[in-house]
Amino acid sequence: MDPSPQLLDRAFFALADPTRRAIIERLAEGPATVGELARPFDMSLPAISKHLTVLERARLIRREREAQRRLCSLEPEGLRPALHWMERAEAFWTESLDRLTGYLSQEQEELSHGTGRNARKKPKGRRKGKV
Amino acid sequence: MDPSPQLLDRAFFALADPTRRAIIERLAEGPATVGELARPFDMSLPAISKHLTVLERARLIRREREAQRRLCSLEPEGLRPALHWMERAEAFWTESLDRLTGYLSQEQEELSHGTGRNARKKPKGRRKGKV
DNA sequence: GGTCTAGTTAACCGAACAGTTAAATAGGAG
DNA sequence: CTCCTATTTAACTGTTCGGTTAACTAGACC
Repeated sequence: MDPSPQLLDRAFFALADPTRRAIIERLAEGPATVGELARPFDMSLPAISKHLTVLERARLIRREREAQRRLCSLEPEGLRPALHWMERAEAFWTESLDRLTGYLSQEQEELSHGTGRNARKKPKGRRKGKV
Repeated sequence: MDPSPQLLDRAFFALADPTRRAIIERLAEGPATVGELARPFDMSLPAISKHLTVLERARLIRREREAQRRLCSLEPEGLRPALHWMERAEAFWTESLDRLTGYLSQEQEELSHGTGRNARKKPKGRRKGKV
């Protein structure tokens, strides 16, 4: 079900660079050649080519020959794995935050009651649940 | 509106590591100390501490002193910027893919109708590359 | 053939990363 | 105060990253 974690690594890694994100945004407007993609950036062609390789290995884009050019386009399902991970995480996140909120407001109450620093006497419910 | 791109860089970068993702997943079950977070990993404590620093600089988690321990918890809005970027990208993505699909089927139709209006160079050379 | 265009590969470099061990720090407990 | 626990900081190391320039490859065009 979960794709190979490496793919997730690569996808997130690929997205961690502003140039690569810009390339993706540009590609969302439609396929483009390497040269077209490179133009807006103040960077050598080989540098762009490397970025494309990173995106390609992350399965976010595809490059195919067309005459002497190479046409780059988004890989249809490319974003899915990463997006899926994030959405799942976000669900847990919110859930966790809800739990935490109860806990925080309790602490805040204690703080505003003038217990100075640390006042951390919350029942340390060490939950061990596995999901 | 868009958060500083650096934050996006850091968030995606932080998520690009399986250890860090695992830490986040674990943290989604509730706050934990550094030691607790470290236990499941076959890695030194300082290494985990560094990962936590990365997550913290990406605003994905928070660390706060509690006696001599440090309690780590998810940062409430942490995932938002990255998630938002991805969702926006995904929208364009699909849109782009739709356009592309339409274009392709249109071309195919024209081909089968034999109308010479396809200003396209030539059909794809069946390239035998690796996939 | 030669040349022009489009892009990649190779070799290199400094900076950042991911891990290590050893020492330092902060606070609780005896 | 001393010791113990929890964690960070420091210093070091090998690897990867992101960029460069120079050389190579692939195909179009004359």
